[in-house]
Amino acid sequence: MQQDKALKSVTLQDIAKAMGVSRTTVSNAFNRPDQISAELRERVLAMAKQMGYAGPNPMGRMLRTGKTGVIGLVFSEALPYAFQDPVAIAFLQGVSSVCEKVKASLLIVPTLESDVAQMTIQQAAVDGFIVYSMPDDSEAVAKVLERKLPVIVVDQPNLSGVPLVRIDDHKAAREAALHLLGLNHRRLGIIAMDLLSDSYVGPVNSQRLERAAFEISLLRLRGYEDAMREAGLDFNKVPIVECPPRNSENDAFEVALTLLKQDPRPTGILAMCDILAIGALRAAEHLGLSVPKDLSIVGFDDIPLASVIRPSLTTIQQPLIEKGAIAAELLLGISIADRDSHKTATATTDKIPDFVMGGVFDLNENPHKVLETKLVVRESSGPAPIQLR
Amino acid sequence: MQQDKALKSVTLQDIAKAMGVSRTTVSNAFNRPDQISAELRERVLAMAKQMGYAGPNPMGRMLRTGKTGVIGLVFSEALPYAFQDPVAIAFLQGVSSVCEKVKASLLIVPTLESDVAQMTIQQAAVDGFIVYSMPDDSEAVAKVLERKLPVIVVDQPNLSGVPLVRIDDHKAAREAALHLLGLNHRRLGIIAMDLLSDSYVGPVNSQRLERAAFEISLLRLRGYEDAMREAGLDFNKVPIVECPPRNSENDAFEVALTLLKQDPRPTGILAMCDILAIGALRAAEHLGLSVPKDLSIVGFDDIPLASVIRPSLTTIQQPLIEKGAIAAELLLGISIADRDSHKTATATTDKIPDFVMGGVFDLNENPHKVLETKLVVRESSGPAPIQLR
DNA sequence: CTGTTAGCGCATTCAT
DNA sequence: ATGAATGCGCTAACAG
Repeated sequence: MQQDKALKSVTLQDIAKAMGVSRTTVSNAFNRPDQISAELRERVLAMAKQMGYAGPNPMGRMLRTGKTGVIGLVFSEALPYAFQDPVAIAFLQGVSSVCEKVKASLLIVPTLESDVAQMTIQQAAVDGFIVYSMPDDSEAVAKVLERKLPVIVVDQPNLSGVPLVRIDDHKAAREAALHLLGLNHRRLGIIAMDLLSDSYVGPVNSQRLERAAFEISLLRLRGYEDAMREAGLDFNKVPIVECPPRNSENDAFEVALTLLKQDPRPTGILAMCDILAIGALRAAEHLGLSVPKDLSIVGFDDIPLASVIRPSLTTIQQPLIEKGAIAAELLLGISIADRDSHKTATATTDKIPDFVMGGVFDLNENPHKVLETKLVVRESSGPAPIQLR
Repeated sequence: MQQDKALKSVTLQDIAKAMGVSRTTVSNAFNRPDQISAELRERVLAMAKQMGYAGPNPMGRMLRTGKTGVIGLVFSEALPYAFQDPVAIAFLQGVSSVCEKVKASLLIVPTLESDVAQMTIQQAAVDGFIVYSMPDDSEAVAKVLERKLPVIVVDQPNLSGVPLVRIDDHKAAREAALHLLGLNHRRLGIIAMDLLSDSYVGPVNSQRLERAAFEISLLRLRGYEDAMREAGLDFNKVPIVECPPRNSENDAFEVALTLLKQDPRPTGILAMCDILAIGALRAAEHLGLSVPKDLSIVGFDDIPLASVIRPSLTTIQQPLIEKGAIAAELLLGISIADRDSHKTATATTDKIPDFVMGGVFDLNENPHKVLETKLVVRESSGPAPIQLR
């Protein structure tokens, strides 16, 4: 008889009524074992099971408590691409490790720009958002901001008043370029990540640079530029081709080919991420060029694959996983130092910790977290060919 | 003045009051543009913005509508590992592509067994769950079932009445073994995935087999066994070592070494997943064995890396991405055929589609979806060494 | 087109 | 230790 009732969903109320106790008592049986006699609790739980009660409804609870125990994650790319991107994946590892630690769930919000559909952001029942590497003009980011929830941005965009976790892209890129320059390379080519979110593939002109919506790409480019200018190179003569890394390595391959078919051919390629660098590696192989004898290639990110492929990739290492972990920790208001002490203190509780609290989460203190990078020299870079200069 | 109010969060009510209209009107301004005059709507929206209204509170909405627009995903492994596992990642790609299509969000629920913490499952505000490859005795799965929401299981466990998306593991494994047997290999070794969730690494004995909680591992093992028995081999003499693939390739490497140091050395290794196979590849390399001349290796899954490494891996290909997509589509009650027509019909709506409806989601129709696999022969397998038999 | 009414299911005072 | 009352913020009927 109560079976059909189950279909229409049993509530706290129902089981309270069936037992002749109050809702509070039933609620306590589930949420506050110490506030109710063990015997009664047992009976309540038994009745609940018998009636097919699914447990306290999360939506009711969330509405009541105002907390969700969920952090929202917003990616710039289409989701399937994001899950193909080793950099994003590493970031996710970091985020998820922290989530797991504090028993928070992770809501991955699909957010196709241009669509009417950042509705998903408005609808997301979360305690805060992590925005991962979005363009400056993203509507999705605007929607996130409208939610007036705690927000952490990773990489970009740099919004005033919003904490940012990043690296010093300018400095890191400069270091990459200096590495090649120090090896006497004088003819360099650049494979850039997207400057705009229009999936354009091809040479970069000054208009694109001015309109650039991805600050990271711009910063890295400026880093390359500064190093080259310091070395006395005419940056205007340095070929720059743009290629969104998400389009798999094929585009990168093609783009690198165009670069390598120029006359005179570059002896060094600076790629703004490892995926692009790997595309260049394949292009070199395709053209019968030896790396690093004929051509040096420097990537960026140090994804796992970078150290595995042959020749292994010289690249800028950035702490990808840590980036995710720190973003999550900032959002959750957990200082790394406090973590362990807090953990044990919280461990006994069987409720979701109040991790997202206005108070704990202080926007003013340390709004930017800049992580360290370092150049990792591997096989893909070497001295410039002598006969060429 | 209303600024401080914002901190205590503005509600529909507040803005209705401030404008002297009803809550419904405000609600309509946000959710039903057609039910309200454009002019009034503009004014409402303007007032909302001015008062710092963050938009309709998702928790209130969810409680009211009973829908969340979210599908929950439960992994067996610790999250950071899951995001390292190419098989899980591919699965995620499939799931997320469908989510994106229907504008559903994806809630990744951390679910450490043994902890008091499948609380996260009870708290998850979702319309349904996808359970990805969990052990038979998982408490997390029990909690999911308690929620009485639509559930799709992928791979395992096989629960009566719960739709399952899987492959024919037994048949596929048998095919892998037959491949080696057909190449005249007679001394085979097996590297098995986990049979129990105790992170055990080492030889498999019969007790472990009996207690096995991962049905997939067992099915694959039986597939190997049947093939070998058909070929007249004494399966009891076939060495089997177990190694959870999530512990990176290092464990797999070690485990493969022990297998290869046996006397007489196996000429063929069957690995239950590509990660393990790659560990074996490294072990062979380490021992100076040539693959496939001295040793043949067959993997399982056909992860992207399998076709990239050298020697490329002979393996069983299973449609990993499709698996995720189909699981999501089943959960969302979207038949693949209907998808496109539905899409356009739904496109005009600006609400989340009622995708998770009891009616659409029919448990009885096609509860098991078995996807096709195929053996992909690459470089890692070849004829058994002649001198050895 | 607009307003009124009525809960959705829950956790939390504050009494007892 | 238990219960009664209150509203979290919203949307869906329905009535005007």
